Amino acid sequence: MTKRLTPDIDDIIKALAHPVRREILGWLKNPQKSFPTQAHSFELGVCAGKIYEKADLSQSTISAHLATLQRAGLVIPRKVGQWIFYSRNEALIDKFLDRIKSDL
Amino acid sequence: MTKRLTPDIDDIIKALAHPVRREILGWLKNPQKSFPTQAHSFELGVCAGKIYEKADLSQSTISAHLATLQRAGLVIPRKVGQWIFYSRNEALIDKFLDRIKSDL
DNA sequence: TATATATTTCGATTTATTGCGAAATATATA
DNA sequence: TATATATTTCGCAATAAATCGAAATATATA
Repeated sequence: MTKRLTPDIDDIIKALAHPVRREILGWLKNPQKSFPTQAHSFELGVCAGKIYEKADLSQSTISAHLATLQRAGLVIPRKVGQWIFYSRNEALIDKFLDRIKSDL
Repeated sequence: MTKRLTPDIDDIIKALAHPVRREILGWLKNPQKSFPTQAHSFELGVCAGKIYEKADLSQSTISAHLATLQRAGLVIPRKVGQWIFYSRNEALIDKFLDRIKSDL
């Protein structure tokens, strides 16, 4: 049985087809290293503000990229108070890697 | 040492970020099954004409998709007389899969 | 309640991608 | 050489994606 992907592979590949979005995913692999100035715990991920501080793009542009990653299922948002923390969806990423390896 | 990719991963992912191009790569996995009407041997691959016969898009559109796949290095064109045969570049595809698995 | 902080949404502009038909190129054959 | 076949390139229109600043929303705190 082939692993189902929800959302589908097309959304995922399209989301990955932009260097900034891949870079964000890379940062989220190692939050404490990539975001040494975040005051919050890294339990829930990294908050959007820290991500756009680090990226050389406007707040609204990064917000749109994060929304694309989220729609693809690649990141998981968790809202705590006024912050939204983002973390990688490792389960989906693993499924995607298995899937592309057998499909491509 | 990380495997180098020429051309780079950005070109490859962008090329994969279109369903028609992924479909073509899929067809090329199994040429004799996907293109039962090709008169030529499959040694060198599948000729462009057979590909756009199978796809529901114009000749020039498929030509552009094949050019994108070729720029990304995912397919190898071989010209024989008036035909151009396309086959998968398995070596690059394997390198790409290794690379995305360790990078993503 | 007013103000500050965090983030998204909106509206507009720019740039990139997709797609088509027609013309051009290259090769083969009558 | 003329004609047929295979494929690409060109020019253009349509759609999608990226980007920004400003406005809106949501939460927290004085």
